[in-house]
Amino acid sequence: MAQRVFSGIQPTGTLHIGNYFGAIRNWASLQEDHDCIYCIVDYHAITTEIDPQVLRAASRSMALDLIACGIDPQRTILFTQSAVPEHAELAWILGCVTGYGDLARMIQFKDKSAGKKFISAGLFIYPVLQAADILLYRAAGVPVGEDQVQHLELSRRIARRFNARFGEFFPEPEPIVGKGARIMSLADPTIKMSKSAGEAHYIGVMEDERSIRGKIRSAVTDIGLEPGTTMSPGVANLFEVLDLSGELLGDQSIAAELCSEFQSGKLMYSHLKDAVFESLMQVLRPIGERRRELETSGIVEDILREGADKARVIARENITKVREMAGLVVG
RNA sequence: AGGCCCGUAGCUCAAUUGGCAGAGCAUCCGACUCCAAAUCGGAAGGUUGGGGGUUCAACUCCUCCUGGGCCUGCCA
Repeated sequence: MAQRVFSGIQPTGTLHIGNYFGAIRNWASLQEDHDCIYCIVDYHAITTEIDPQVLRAASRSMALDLIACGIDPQRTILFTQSAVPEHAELAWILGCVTGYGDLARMIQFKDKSAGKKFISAGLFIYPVLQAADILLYRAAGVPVGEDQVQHLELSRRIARRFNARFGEFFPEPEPIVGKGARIMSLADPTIKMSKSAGEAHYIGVMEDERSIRGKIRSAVTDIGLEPGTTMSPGVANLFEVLDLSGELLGDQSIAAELCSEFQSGKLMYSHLKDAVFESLMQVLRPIGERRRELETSGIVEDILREGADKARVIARENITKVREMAGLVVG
């Protein structure tokens, strides 16, 4: 049997190209030779305040985006986290073998809670739920970005502690490091692309062309460099997008050409931006089309229901074993 | 369970004795620029947490609600 892989993404409403190149594209290719379980993590989404109607719409929308981006429900289990409440139960149990100090050390918690008026206990416990997500399926591998490495390490630690206390059950999940694409914000190339930084910082996978063109045009570059100098972060980021798009399209000649222009100091950034736009749109257009077809076909609900059914079978089996081991009532 | 403090633009905060709700940063548009940045010019942004009351007039005073912070107490 193929190695089982688990990963989750928060329902943020829409994917941006950082999500796509950094994670989802890898999710899609892992389907070739792995047994994949991908989850829209709505329990995670409520760690910070979010309107219930917005959340529900965002979860559905994320499912559409993922399928449009190549997640194949025929081969892969795709579902919404809260449809399998065993995630929450396991999180509780694992929370009891997790050190307070371990959680207090999590960088993401420190970042996300800094300056917040209300910090939920859920936000603090977030990494435990994440561990539960993975361990509930006894996944062997987890595709992660750099920023999630610390959380995965905690998951391994939690698995180890559970095993030591109750008996060997959970495999320690291994990180699967993708191509390492880390797309930066257009407006501030020193930070990772994200929606929360603001409109000008990201490009939505489903965004309309005019808007994308505008954002690429106003992307930060630099004040003009001497030939042979290393690229500024903004320019390097644009090249990254161009490279990745070219790779998917099977044509990297434009990237190579512009790169040599850069080296000789002749590159016009407006040309680079035009090229980035054209290549990127070639990647995004078919995705958008697929997404529109899916939307009208109205089969997402069925896909998610079937996915949840399949996930639940595995989850129930494992949680039953965990209950047994922990001395809890087995119903 | 009791006590104290707080809530004003996306963020940080102003607003005299109760007298026209403002600034900085962020945002958006324009100029400049190969494109951006920086700079300059302009614009938008508000049920002052919510309801009720006093008053000619309430961000300001009273009252209830809600949310947040802190202190004390109790406890499966």
